[in-house]
Amino acid sequence: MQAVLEAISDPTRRKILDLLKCGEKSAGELGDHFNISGPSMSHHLSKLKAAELVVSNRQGQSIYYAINTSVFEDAARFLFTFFQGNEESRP
Amino acid sequence: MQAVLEAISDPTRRKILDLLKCGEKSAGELGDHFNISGPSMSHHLSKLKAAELVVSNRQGQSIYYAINTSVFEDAARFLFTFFQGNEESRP
DNA sequence: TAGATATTTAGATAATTATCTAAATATCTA
DNA sequence: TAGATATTTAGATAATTATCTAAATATCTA
Repeated sequence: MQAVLEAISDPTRRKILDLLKCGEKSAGELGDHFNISGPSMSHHLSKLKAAELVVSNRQGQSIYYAINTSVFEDAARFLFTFFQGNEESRP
Repeated sequence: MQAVLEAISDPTRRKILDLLKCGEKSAGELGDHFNISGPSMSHHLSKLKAAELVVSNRQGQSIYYAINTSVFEDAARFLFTFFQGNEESRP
């Protein structure tokens, strides 16, 4: 879960995830939405992959990224529990 | 929201929040649960305060910290939306 | 008021991270 | 196979951050 929380603490990576919510995209297509170099894009994608928030598969010259639904849902559950587990907030 | 996400990406700060879920505690009481110096504790508390996840009030020599329920709930809502806003996950 | 206790601020340091350019790798097509 | 395209890896750099010690501030009590 640590890797997931670090991954989503970066605005660029949150935007990448937002873009992937509409369906899978190649590294290049994702890069078009940002003002950063290819290697920087690759760095962010590898962080997301390390957190298992995304999966990748090569199609020809391109590598397509997609959201890893199950980890996404696990994260939602963890955070829901973390934030709702506050007794003070349920009088 | 950026400050909130950065705040909770650190394990020490998540544990501080966990401790505060059971009720307010002084900086010193919180510090007893960690193997870090007072100033380090103070640093983490100031990050949590900057994110408005906690509030503080002085009682005599001690400064007591408590969870800021409304921001906590806002964060829960944001993260829920962020992670559930994935069309692929709702077939 | 002097000394004790609790906490923060100041300033330094080491580790981490986001970024870049250059080079490497994988794949496609003429 | 040569050259083009897509992406990653290697290595450097600047910015950020978690940590520390020492000093400052706030409060209490004898």
